[in-house]
Amino acid sequence: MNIGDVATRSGLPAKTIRYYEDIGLIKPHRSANGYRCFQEADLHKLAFLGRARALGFSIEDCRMLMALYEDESRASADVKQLALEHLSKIEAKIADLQAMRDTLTELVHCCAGDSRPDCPILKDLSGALSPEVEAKAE
Amino acid sequence: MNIGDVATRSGLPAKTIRYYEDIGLIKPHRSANGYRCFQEADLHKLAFLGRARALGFSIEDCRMLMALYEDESRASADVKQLALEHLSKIEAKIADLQAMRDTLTELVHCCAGDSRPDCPILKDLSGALSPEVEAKAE
DNA sequence: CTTGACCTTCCCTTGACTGGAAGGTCCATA
DNA sequence: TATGGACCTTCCAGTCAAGGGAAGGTCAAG
Repeated sequence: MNIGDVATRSGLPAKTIRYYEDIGLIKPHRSANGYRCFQEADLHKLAFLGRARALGFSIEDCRMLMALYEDESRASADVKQLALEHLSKIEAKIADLQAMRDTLTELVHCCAGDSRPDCPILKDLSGALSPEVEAKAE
Repeated sequence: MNIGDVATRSGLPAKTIRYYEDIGLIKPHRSANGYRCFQEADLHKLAFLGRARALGFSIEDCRMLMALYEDESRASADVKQLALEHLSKIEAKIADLQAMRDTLTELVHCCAGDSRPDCPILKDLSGALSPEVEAKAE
């Protein structure tokens, strides 16, 4: 298979596949004309990577997950630990975003959104303590 | 004030403050020795930027928010629209992260995490349909 | 007079790609 | 056989919002 075929079948852009080769995640063979030449196993790896990335794992996590996947004497505990660490990062991000969302929602709620310049959003950003937002924060 | 003082007082690293000057968000004066020389107004701007960034606004959003803040004939509707667009991006991110979290939580739950190689997390990444995760997805 | 804390600019690195230029290859059609 | 278009290749630059560190200038205390 050429890169276009694996791109279609894996759902990953050709650019991304080349990048993954660049950083050593996959090692496709080359045809006589210099084109990359992918086996089914390469496609399988790419699909694996695509799913891991879609779950938010970093490239380095993916590298370790692939290594574990290919290590038949692995301990599932190692995989689970990777996943748990990743999970806690995700939960921290969610909490951060939710805090932003809550503050923003409240500020937006307080803003008239009309043609007048007076704006509690800007007032808050400029350092003024907004009574409504403060109250909600308690 | 020198950059160290505003860094301390604004809570932003000196590197970040120089960067903000670089991209035109602030324009501190210079002393005879070439040192940046910050007024209270610069400090106020930096604090504004710090708070806007903490709410997740992009640098370009911050630039617009600052412009609106300094425009006494602004319409609060413009500020509100910026905030609402940002809010919807945040909500989309939260939803993405929650979906990842839910899948990961389920996978982690299914994994024994012991010394054996068998692992539902890797099984899922490799493309197998996991009955438990599939069931939860319904 | 020296030490150490501060300041300056400059360039490189991050993560995970994406875009684009310049050029080679392959295949079908005229 | 020519040619056009769809592929493929490598390489370089850019994204976002800084952070790291080198090389060198400045300032104040002891």
